[in-house]
Amino acid sequence: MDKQNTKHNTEQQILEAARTVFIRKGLEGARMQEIANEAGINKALLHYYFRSKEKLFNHIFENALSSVFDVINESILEDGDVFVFIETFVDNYLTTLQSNPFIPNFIFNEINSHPEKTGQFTEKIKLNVPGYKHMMEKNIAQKKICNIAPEHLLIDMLGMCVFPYIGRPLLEKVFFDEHPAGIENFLYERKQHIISFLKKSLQP
Amino acid sequence: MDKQNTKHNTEQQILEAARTVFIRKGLEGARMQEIANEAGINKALLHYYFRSKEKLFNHIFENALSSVFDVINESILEDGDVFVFIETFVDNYLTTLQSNPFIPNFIFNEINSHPEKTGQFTEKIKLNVPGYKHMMEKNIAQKKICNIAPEHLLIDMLGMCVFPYIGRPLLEKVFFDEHPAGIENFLYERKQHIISFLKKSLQP
DNA sequence: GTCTATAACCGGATAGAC
DNA sequence: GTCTATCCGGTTATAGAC
Repeated sequence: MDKQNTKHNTEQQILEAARTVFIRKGLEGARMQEIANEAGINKALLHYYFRSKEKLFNHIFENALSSVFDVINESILEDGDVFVFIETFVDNYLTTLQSNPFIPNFIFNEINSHPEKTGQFTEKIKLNVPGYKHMMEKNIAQKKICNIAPEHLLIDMLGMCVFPYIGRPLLEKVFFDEHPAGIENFLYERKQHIISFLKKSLQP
Repeated sequence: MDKQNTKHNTEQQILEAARTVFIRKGLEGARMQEIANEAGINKALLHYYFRSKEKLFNHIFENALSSVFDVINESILEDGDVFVFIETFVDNYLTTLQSNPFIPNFIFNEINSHPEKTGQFTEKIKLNVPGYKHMMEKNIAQKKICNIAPEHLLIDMLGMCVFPYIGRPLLEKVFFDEHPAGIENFLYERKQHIISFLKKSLQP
């Protein structure tokens, strides 16, 4: 039991360390040494727990991928109001992004620079499309919102949420170079902005 | 003159090859060998023309960075109509993205995974902020559009344009898995969608 | 399970012939 | 200018002691 606890702890420490390093540097940019340092252990132990760099990476990546879809899926209510969906999603997702600002870039970079590996992760790419479309169709039929392709709305929403985080260094330089604190306020405002922006453009 | 032509040609070939490889794989993911193959030459020649991998990379990166801001800046008309700005920008930028779909991810990944190098490129990060803000303020004062922070609108617009490209593999898998051709149509529709979506949300 | 030491490999960079 | 051959450093991965 001592052994199991130790094992469990070390494994967990490795995963956390790997997470921070991989998410920040990507598969190619990350160094096993850096992960070992971050976890307070040595390189050899990384290989003892996870055979290779790539295997370790896959754990982190799969997990990051699932978590995104979880946030979306949890916000979908098949028979619910679109506005409730938008509010809960934007609220939850932007909160997640505040504490994990680099995950989107991590995911996008990996899927774009190693497209051949996408097939390996298909089972983690699970959006409740029927539920989402059903909700949209119902709201449109009820004239709660205007007629819009569900795909477009989701992409709009995701794009508006994610962009300030993946483009943050540019955003800072362009708009907040002499008020470095300004960006915090901008990001804070964003939640309300996105919600009211979407509401307005969805008017019937 | 023969020599100069040759030189110019080879240099150009290298830059083109480097562009395709770096944009797709990033600084760390790219291999000098792959660039050489792509250019139809050998590794040594790459170093002859550009001392190092990093120097070669910087050429490509600076160029990609400038080109984005050029498209935005060229669309800004200090005394013009916001809707004209939106239409010309979205039209031009989405057209650019069609032929260069990986540039956004390339830029975002680099600025996020090598933040320390951002200072090196500050002079390429040049948005005509005064002109843009002036245009916005004027349009708001004239009640052409509702009161909105200029920063938010720009981010909204960029996010909506860029997201389908950086997230394309996921988008394909989620929505167009059994209609692979569907995504082309979706991307085509997007131009009009974004424009009308923005117009509606900007109503006074 | 955890460590140190080292093997094996890969990739950027250089030397030197042509 | 362009090539082939090679060096050299860094990084993943393994061997083997504890």
